[in-house]
Amino acid sequence: MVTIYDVAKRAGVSPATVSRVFNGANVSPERAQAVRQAADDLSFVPNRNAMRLRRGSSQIIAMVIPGIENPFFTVMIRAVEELAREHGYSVMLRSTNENPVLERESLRVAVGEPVAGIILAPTRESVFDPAVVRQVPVVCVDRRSPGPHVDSVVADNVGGARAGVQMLFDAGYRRVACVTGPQEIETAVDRAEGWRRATLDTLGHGPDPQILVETDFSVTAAEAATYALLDLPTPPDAIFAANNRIAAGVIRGLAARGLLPPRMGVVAFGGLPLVVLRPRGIMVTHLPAREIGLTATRMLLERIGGFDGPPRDVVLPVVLGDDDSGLTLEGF
Amino acid sequence: MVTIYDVAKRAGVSPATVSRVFNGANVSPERAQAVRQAADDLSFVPNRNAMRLRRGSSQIIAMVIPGIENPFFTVMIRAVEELAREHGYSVMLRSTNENPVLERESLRVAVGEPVAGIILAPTRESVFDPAVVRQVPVVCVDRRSPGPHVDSVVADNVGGARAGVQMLFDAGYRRVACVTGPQEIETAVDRAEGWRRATLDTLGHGPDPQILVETDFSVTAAEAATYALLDLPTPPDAIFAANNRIAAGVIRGLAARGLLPPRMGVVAFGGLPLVVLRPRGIMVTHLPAREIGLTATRMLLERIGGFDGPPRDVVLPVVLGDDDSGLTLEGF
DNA sequence: CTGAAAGCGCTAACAC
DNA sequence: GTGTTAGCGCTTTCAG
Repeated sequence: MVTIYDVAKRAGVSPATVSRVFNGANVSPERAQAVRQAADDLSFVPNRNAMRLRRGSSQIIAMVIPGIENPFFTVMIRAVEELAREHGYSVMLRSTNENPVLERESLRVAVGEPVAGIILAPTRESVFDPAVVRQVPVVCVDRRSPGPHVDSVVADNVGGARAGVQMLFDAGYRRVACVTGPQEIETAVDRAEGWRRATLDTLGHGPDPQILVETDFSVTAAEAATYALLDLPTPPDAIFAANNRIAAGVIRGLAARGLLPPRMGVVAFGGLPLVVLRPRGIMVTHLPAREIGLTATRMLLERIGGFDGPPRDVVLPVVLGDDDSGLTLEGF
Repeated sequence: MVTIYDVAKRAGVSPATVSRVFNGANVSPERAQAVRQAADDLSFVPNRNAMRLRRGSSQIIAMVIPGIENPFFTVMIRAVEELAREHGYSVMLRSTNENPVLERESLRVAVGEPVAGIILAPTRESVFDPAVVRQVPVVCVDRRSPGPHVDSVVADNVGGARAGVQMLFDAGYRRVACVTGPQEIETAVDRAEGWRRATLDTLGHGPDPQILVETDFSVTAAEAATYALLDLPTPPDAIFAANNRIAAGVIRGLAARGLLPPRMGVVAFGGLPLVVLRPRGIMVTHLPAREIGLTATRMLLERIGGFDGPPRDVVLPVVLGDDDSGLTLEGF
């Protein structure tokens, strides 16, 4: 490993001078040149661990999220990465797989890094230990913190779902089913709540409990749920799919039965995953993934910068549409 | 920041003992307990920078790849992450966007980290500077290194493409077009070469140059290319799509013209991206993304472990199929 | 403008 | 088993 001492020796200067050259401090041109030359000759690259240890700050933001497979997070990661980079920060990713144990471990690792801040999509039971909250600023995304009260940035799940379901009613459908996720996940509950309200608004009474199905947010479970709904004595005439995986499953199920829109209405909450052949007529509400990432990063940078106000809850609007507008193709 | 000194003081032991407790060395049970208690009280988390600086090793593997949006890389990342974790390594991701400048920067950052090793999907012009190769083991994935000769793990692009195109001929199609990527990208060229060979094998003469189209590996360009092919005086009766994005574009184009399989044959090289409604009859060759990741990680770990043999080139077979077999739904 | 020197928090000899 | 001590490579006072 080449160190500043090696470079200093070769350039005939002191280590401090080498450090200064690499940190933009004032050094006479000739010496600076000599240092650069020596550094190149030796292929010197500054050791960031030593730098960070000495400086006590890491310029790293940890992102702890369920997984990178979900395009929603993929887009969010990109946004965070770009904005963070502009401010001189790198992003370190850790997947939790929705597993609180992995989450806990990842948070500890992040604190020990030590990272400058953490962006976290908390799992349902996430009780992040004091070591985390006490030492590093945290901003929650997508879901609010079930534990300590910290900054959070979430989509307007209730409002977005309500508006999405309303689109179906407005299009003339009368019996709108809801396929959502597990009850322990905030977003799943909120979206179902939006569905309930839209139904109440339009029909004057709450929805038939039979046409609410909770799944595990997986494609296959949603497909099965769709068949179950269609096999009901009084099947629905439209389905509200509470996230992108569910939408995929629902559409598969409907396609298998030859009941694609407009025969059945479909609203996909959060946009469809990359779709090669999207059947026409599927309505979509777009989750502001990028905005969530940008906002969270901004808030985190404020905290890192010393802002010390009370926790803030930001709720970002969901955009309605009947078309992907290339959104899900983003970056692909 | 809580340090081992704070913990040591509170537990009434020396810093070394604290360190030992956290590193599994032999410490008497009572003392160990006292240390743990003190650490908990203070929310102590070991500072990894100090640890790494002292130990001189980072237990981090850098993955420098075009982007995480492509499911091919997503799957690969997962594989690398899992195997690396088993061996006590973390993975640090950097996207290059196929941009050599970003790549160069990412590699320098990685070297300066310093990471234990690098897994790199090199961009076409990647000339990684001496600072990298000289100091850290590198394994290239997906594409061979255009610069220094290092270990590489790639898919059998020529062979896979050839076999894929052969499936089309075997199914009775006679005029198989090829939509591939830019000429500067090794995989694009190799896959076109496979197409050429299969054509030669079957027809006894090389393919009509008119039905070879180079795109920029984007969905929209591929869709446009498809229209252009269909508008030819003698349009093709089948299309070989050289990667997943291209396949998406081709299928979109064919769907718009009502020419989906079996009216037109289609082979998608590398599997389709998550498809909600995949038209039946599309043939697929599966890129061994997971295998590439695992193999590369294994090879890298060997190098990290001190293996010093000459660079190895591993070529992994491509699997044929007419069905996604859930592969593209992996983890989603 | 430049050099000497003191650590950042941790681990690993080395003594006891 | 345990404490003492000397750095890992870097930045940053503090003198000069």
